[in-house]
Amino acid sequence: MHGGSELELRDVEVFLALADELHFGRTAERLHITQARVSQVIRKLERSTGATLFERTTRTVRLTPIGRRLRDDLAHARDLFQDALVRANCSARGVGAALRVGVLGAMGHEIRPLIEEFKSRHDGGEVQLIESRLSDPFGLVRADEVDAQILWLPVQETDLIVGPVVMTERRVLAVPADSELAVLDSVTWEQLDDHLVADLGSPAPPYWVEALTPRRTPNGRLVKRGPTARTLQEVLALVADGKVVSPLPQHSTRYFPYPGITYVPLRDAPSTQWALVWSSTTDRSGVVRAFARVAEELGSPSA
Amino acid sequence: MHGGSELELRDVEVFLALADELHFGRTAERLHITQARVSQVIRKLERSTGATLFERTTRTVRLTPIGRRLRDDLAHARDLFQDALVRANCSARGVGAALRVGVLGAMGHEIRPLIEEFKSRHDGGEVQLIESRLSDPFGLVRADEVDAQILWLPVQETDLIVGPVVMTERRVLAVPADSELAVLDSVTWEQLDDHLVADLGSPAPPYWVEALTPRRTPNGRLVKRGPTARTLQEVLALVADGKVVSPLPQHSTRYFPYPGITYVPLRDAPSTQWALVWSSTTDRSGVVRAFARVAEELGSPSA
DNA sequence: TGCATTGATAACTCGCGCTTATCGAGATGA
DNA sequence: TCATCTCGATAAGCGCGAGTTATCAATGCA
Repeated sequence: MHGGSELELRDVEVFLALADELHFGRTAERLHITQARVSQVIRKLERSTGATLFERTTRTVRLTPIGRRLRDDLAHARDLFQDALVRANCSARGVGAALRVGVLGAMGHEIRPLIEEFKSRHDGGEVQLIESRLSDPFGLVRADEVDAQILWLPVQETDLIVGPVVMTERRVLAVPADSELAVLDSVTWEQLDDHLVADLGSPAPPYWVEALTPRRTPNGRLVKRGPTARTLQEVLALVADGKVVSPLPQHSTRYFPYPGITYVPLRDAPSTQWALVWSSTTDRSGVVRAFARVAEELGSPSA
Repeated sequence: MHGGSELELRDVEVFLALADELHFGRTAERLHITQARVSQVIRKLERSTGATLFERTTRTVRLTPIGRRLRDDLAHARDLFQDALVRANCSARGVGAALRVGVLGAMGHEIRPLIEEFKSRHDGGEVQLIESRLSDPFGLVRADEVDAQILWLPVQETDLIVGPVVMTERRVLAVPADSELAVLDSVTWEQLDDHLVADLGSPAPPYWVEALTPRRTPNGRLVKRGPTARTLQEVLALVADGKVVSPLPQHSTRYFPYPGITYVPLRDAPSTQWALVWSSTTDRSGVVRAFARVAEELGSPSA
């Protein structure tokens, strides 16, 4: 017998996240709360069910059979819950209420399976793709001109929520067709020596730009930045014009077979992860999360 | 775009209650919150879905089609949600974890259909009936010796939650077999004149005792109280002994065919409603609410 | 036209959700 | 076996949002 603190959805989210991560610290990080809070919520849940849901030592966290069952049950209930809200939202906004998703370049084509799946699951759900500028990757979400945005990671903005990864792919280097690099089977960062890469201009934050085009080569040599390009088309124009070379996600090769451009695999570049990102203050978090959930279930195809 | 106040289960309960009552004031009363709060929660929900869920004037509240659909969806999700917790609770506590329900007299037999339905819906759910004293109707719940208690209404205790009505029935008057009242087809309160009724003793609160045995007749004459009886058996013994007469719920006639007692229908008594009641600070509100939900769906048979 | 009822809204307050700070238990390695 | 690191539990305190009180405007009814 004690104060009747009711269980809330927020608590369930914590439980489900922990059941997924099996790690208090990472769970906390993922939900943008503290590890202490995760601990408290789980304790509360175990109190109210009367069951031990996780076997935990300081080194391992494991679901008990009851915990596993509860995870399945609650995940299902939670899904229905969100679906109900999404349905209301869709019927309310009608046809003109497409989910507005910001994309860079051709990503809109790449995530077509995701969009199709979302539309088939949520009757009446529409998705509108809006291209955003490389130079201002967070502008559209922040201005509420899109409900969500697909961006390469990392994204470290306190006002943005980073959702599931929707695609993972290797990188290529776009080089002028007449460059000496164009004839190679593959290149390394080191070979960017003496070549300029396009600058994306503000307000794109440096850490984000450098995730695609590092400031230094593995050996520590500075990569020189050249003229500014605000969109992918501008980047491609500069490359075709022989002004710069530019690391790009691999899928670009399929969509932009520019005459003057050759794409060469970047051998030593880690693969690029594209994630769905949205504002923590969005009005339509229900629909956005539903979209995110579909993405999560589909997994992230490696293109 | 605004502060991302997430939707919580508490809010859904308010919505579902309002969808049921279609009246802000009554909804507030039922949930033990203020009418203002109901208004705020509904506004929040309508904001976050973007839909008008209720058509309302100051005189009428009506569900919109979207609201109706949302009610069905959310009610279903909410049920799954609670079921998940109940299941965890049942597996955790195992066989020795019966839901302990306090009853007065033979109510335990009367609600057998309810108990069967509960057991069939919640695998492993057991119900243990515990008889409580008429003289201390709230004692067992407060001492956490039962998880819930079945009592006649009204129950006005700030620390207790009044759940669904499980039965509605007429009243009879138990009279000694040799009383002049025993030969009548029915009696009225007025005819209690010159007869004593049993006193239930403390700590039973007067308002609750008087719901069964009013202090005054409709014409305003005082009903005299006689010797104290703490349990139903004691009441019956006093009646059989010719000491008192006693208004009782009708089902008593089926279970206590005492040789010395005759039951006469009470013509002008309003029917008695039996409701499930539990402590607002119970540890097992999940299971209790699940039981309450089954009761709600079965409705209250008029015996 | 007053009177009663009902839902909406503004302003305030206090409990609880969440934080920061710290601890003890294991694991790892020299 | 001692120093160090990681990880989860816990205590104490803070701040915001859930819920309150007070009041208003609209509507129905005599």
